[in-house]
Amino acid sequence: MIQSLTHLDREHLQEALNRSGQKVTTQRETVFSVLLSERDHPTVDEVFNRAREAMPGLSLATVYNCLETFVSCGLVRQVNHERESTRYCPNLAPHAHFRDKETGRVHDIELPPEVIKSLRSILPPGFDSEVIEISFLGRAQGKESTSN
Amino acid sequence: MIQSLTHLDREHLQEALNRSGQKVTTQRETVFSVLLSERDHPTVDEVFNRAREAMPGLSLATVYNCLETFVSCGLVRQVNHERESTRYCPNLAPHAHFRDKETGRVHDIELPPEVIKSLRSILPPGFDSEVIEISFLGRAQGKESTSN
DNA sequence: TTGCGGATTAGACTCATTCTAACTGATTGA
DNA sequence: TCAATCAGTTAGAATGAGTCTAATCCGCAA
Ligand SMILES: [Mn+2]
Ligand SMILES: [Mn+2]
Ligand SMILES: [Zn+2]
Ligand SMILES: [Zn+2]
Repeated sequence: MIQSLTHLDREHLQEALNRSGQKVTTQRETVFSVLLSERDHPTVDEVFNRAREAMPGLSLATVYNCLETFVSCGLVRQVNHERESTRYCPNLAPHAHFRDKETGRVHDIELPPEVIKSLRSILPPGFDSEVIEISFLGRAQGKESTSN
Repeated sequence: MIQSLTHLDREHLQEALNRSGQKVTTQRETVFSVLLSERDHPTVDEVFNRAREAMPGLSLATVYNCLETFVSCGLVRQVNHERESTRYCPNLAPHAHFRDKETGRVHDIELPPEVIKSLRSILPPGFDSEVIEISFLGRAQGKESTSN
């Protein structure tokens, strides 16, 4: 079930879109609310199928467009694992991803600042990095996905 | 220029292939020597083009097959960055990858055991990880690629 | 020699993603 | 009120890395 956006989330969306000169549309609200409703790192197709329940006429192209828009205004991160379909994550806190081999589920792993520092410290002089991506592959026992 | 395999590298190849019940072929030797000649994380197409110089009849399908074989016997790692073409790396030491935004070049970054430990330590109880992938995106000044 | 089984090969196919070009609908301002 | 404008949406075509298929090839052992 897709919840509609809370007042705060709607403001967050509006603020980020306005900041990059883009408009709030019902499609964008719907797609964004899908991402917030179940924080399980859905693929484009999963987002599409969930969003269609609330908005039957929505097209796949628009889902691609919305997600690309959100990424470009920093509302959402793309998550890639090997060459599988790209997944989307609305968690803006620094975090790593843990991919469960059995279930395929992707979990957020909080990334403390000191670990980030320790990672930056392995870069030789002359290397300057803006983005660090960390992903674990393994098994997670009996964890349920974090719903919103 | 593709160098042919040293005695040691040929043994390494043979040993790994035999261990998983597969045969040494001239195609596999050629593809493997391409990977060792220039350790710049080439894509399949780059491997194909380099290997064809030494072996003109070689097919793209075989390059895919060889690389898959090497990955499955642990001779080589796949390296993915977002949704770009997969790259291949024969460096078996634990290391992260640094992707230069300007040049697209991929550099190996040594990964000290204590950093690996610090990463594992952020996993909540119940999460058990076999593989950790770390990739940096940024700029590297005036570094040449590591040739062999 | 001959037969077997793994390896190689060309080309067809898949499918996530990108591109294109037509359409929609809100906004503006004459 | 009406028409122009223009970002956004849409269906469907195109792209391209990777996979699959089915026909040879070839080294080895009986
Ligand atoms: Mn990634
Ligand atoms: Mn990767
Ligand atoms: Zn996440
Ligand atoms: Zn590497």
